[in-house]
Amino acid sequence: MTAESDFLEAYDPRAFPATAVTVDVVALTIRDGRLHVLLVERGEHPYAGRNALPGGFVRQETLEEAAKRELAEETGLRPENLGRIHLEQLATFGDPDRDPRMRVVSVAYLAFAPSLPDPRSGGDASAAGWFPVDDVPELAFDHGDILAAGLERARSKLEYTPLATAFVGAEFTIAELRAVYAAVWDEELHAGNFHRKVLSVPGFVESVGATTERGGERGGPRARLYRAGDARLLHPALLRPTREDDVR
Amino acid sequence: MTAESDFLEAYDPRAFPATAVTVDVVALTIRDGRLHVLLVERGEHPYAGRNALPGGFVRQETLEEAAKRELAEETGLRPENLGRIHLEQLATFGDPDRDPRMRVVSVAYLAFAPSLPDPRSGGDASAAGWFPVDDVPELAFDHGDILAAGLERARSKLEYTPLATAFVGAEFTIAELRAVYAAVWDEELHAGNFHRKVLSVPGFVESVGATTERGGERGGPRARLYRAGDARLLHPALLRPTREDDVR
DNA sequence: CAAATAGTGTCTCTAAGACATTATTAG
DNA sequence: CTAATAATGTCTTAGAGACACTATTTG
Repeated sequence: MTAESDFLEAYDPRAFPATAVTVDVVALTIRDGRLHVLLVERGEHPYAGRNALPGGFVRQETLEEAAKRELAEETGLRPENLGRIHLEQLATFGDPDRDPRMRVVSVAYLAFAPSLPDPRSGGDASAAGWFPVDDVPELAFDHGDILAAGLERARSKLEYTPLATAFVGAEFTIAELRAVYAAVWDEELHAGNFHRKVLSVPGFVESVGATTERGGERGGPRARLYRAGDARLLHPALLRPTREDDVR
Repeated sequence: MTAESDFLEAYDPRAFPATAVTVDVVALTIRDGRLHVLLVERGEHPYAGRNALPGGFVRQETLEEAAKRELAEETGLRPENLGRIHLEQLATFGDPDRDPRMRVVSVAYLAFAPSLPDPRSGGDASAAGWFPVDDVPELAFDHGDILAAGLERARSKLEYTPLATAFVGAEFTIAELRAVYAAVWDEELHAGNFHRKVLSVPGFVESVGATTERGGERGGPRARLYRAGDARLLHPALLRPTREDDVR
């Protein structure tokens, strides 16, 4: 069977049952040194009362525009203020029975955001909130699988891209960047080695030429400020400490 | 708008135009030392006569099953013989105007296969064939973008996974493995260093304990035979020679 | 003052890559 | 025999990580 004949069959609405296409967003941020994910509470069946990833039906728009729109609606941000948020396609989930009502194919997106206010304040997100990723309740549909895929992607992306900078403000200290890695990888990192390594990767960060106004809360010198550099990939990469078990 | 209300709107067939979901497969193999991709020729409009990636409508099956089915139909292989072929989801392409007839969201898959016979012999693939990836005609729809994404994924995956073994037979020599890397990366690799490196990565390959029957066609000793090891990730990775331009 | 932290220095070990060398085969 | 190639050895350099140390700041 060729792609062409398949398309022709698709023109007959009875040839195949209706398929819905949705986007779901795994939006990650860091609060109080812990990695959090944005969840909404479902009001209606199925899975009424369960938490779920924000998402919805795709309209006359690109898939990425749909993801941006859903993210803006749930965070209360205006779409034009999503500029500093990193958004990338994650994977597509389409098992025939993942939604009990009908065939729903969901294109999942992954977002990295700097610390954002609680979403309850604005918009129609009646019951949305940030949850620590290691303390997430059971999710609706296969959203647990989608979240797991998003977390693995995020952990991996910090290794070879400068996307850790998407979790902090426009100007940041090396220690703040280290806290991002520590939260996403759930690993403590050696401060001195991390510092030297970040500065040695071309284009990862560039100096602002200023320091923080004050030292640390419990003492210590003022830290130099940096902004994101122009590298899109890290060479050499910042590899996470390898657990040999992960390899096999 | 919540996911729930979106779903309810989806129940009204006039609320949104119909959306078709297809799979397209970027199937790669190596023939005569060059990387090839499987293409079919379209018989009907639009893009009649153009080459395209094999693909088709998703039925009552998982997305991966749909990709396997399409791949089996076009290669002439029985689905149960697809065992040694690596198949993974690549990305989803859903721009509203990517198909002029209707909204079509396509989930692309990436396949790595050992050298296969020409597909013309069996099945209904009237005009399917393997094309060198650096000499591909203009493709239908956005299949050129999909192919580019597949090639980039393939090049990257050879670095940190043992998937190069999916391109060769069950037993292979280090030189055959090196030819895979050379074809996919389009780079000549130093034979001696490559040899030592492959053997030094735990679980990449394991010795069969035998050698080839004959030496090379133009002389040289018999080569030891290996099979794929049990590693799922390569530590350390085999990084491709970095072009600094790729980084920015 | 003590405690904490930014940033740097030093050392060891692993790995990448350039290159040489030996052994084995085809023709 | 010569040419080709599998497999190994050697050397240099880059980078990861353990650890020590200095300087600066808070309270």
